[in-house]
Amino acid sequence: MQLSEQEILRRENMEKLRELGIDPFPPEAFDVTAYAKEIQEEFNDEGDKPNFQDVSLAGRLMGSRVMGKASFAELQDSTGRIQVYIARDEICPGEDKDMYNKVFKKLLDIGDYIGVKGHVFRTRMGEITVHVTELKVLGKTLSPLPVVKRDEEGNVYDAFTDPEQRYRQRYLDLTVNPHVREIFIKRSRLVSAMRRFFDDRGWLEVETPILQPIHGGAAARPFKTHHNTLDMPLYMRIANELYLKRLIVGGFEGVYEIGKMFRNEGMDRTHNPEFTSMEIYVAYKDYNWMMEMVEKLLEYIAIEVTGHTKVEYEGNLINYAGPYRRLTMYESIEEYTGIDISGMDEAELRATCKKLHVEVDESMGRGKLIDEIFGEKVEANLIQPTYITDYPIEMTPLAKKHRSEPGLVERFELFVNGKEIANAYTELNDPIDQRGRFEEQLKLAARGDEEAMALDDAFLRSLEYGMPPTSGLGIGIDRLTMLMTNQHSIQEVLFFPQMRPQKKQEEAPEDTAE
RNA sequence: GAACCCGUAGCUCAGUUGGCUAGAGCACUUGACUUUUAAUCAAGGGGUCCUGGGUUCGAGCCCCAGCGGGUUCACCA
Repeated sequence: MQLSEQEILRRENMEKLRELGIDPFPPEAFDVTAYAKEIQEEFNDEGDKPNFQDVSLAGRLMGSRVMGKASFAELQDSTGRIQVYIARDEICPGEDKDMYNKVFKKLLDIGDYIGVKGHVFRTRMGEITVHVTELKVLGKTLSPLPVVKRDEEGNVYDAFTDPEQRYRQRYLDLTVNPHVREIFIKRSRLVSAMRRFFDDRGWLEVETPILQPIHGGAAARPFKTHHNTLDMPLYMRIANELYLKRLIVGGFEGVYEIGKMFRNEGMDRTHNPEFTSMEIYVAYKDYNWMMEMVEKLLEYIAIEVTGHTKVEYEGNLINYAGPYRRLTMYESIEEYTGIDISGMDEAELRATCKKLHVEVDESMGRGKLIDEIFGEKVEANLIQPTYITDYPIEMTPLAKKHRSEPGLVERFELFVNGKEIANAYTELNDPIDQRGRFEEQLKLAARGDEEAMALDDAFLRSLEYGMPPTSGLGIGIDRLTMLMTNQHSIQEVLFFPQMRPQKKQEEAPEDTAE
């Protein structure tokens, strides 16, 4: 590998540290007693007894301003940055001035881990600063970090913004871009808030198979793999619904799973091949109950993550406090197109699609046609949280028939900012009806619908042993995180979004010297 | 999968109709400076202009192909 000038220099600095008897990668622990953010927020220099008079901090050296025998430097720990003041005669009280003249001034580079001990004070310029009396090298960096500078007005210079580099070397992104770090902290808070909400209600977090013999529970193209010992194909799960329902059959009253799903489809601003979903099933409930539960859940999450029930997204202030507006699928289409499609058969729907300039093809059944109209004409208008309820039966083979409306099922989807973020049913627990629905899906598949669902005999068998009336819900965690953090790309809420493999370094052709 | 845009120093970017030895700031090196803060001042090093072809007296710039990235669309959550 060809080393850059700066990489060579850093390796030389590492060796020079060793020559001075300093281990550039010391094994022993360093005792941390204070953090940058804590000091910035809590330091009080008024009165006779300022606090933080004996502190020990560790982190990366992120910049230094050397002024001869005294210097200021930036220390960045897991909580933020703080200035440190290093005077030669303070860290080198004796005759030996190597620690300042050589180690600090020459051999330390931006990014190196150091530990400092000292006391906190405020400089003439008013900056809260750690006055260092002891300096210790905790770890050398051999590659130069991107250097991002900010001035007093907060203007950023030389920002590290190239998406490819940021995603491929996320550790650098996290090191130099504090706002990126914030997004992932919020993501973690979101997931833990959700977990807490469910746990507090006594529902059980479970894990179900990722490798499945039949990819059921949703309509999507799967990743296929192979198990050697069993010599059989296995699929990475596209959904976990059919397994979670088996646990409800087994007697758990509420089960939920937060985990990765895998879909072998396109990648773009809102799709990654693997993504995180939360699915929950609660016995003896229906979709009306579930709508109220989701309102409480999202309001709770919004407060836990952002501190408010109203959260800005793409210039819209989204209000997560319930109750949310509810529209049936038919009502929503009538509202945004002026056309009542509730009584239409397939041929009339097809004509309506044409009139509305909605593109359709021959494989589409009645449900799919309605879904196309909805997707084209309604979806983008649903900015504030809105429930769309009561979907055509053809689109939803796992939901129970509507209690009063023939041809519909008890299903809702929640839309925020024109995007679906949750999907829920009163679950179908009649095994005979369920088998019939699967058979309808097989017919759609035969007609050319690639998204039609596969029939799962093991799941049907479990229903025959009796599943209590149940409501189920799925929420896309990545998309919810995007909403709660005002991010517009799924890649910004995934630590390591899927990328093309990096171009390999080509082998140098074997030149024959002349 | 399709269209459009982009690729110049470690980072962020200039680079004129195609014309001298390819530039700036930061980073880096050397020196000065004991309360600075995008520290400052002085001097200096650093480039396969993504790769491979082509046009031309001459290509960072024009043409073709490839690689990588971004954006939009389609599919999906």
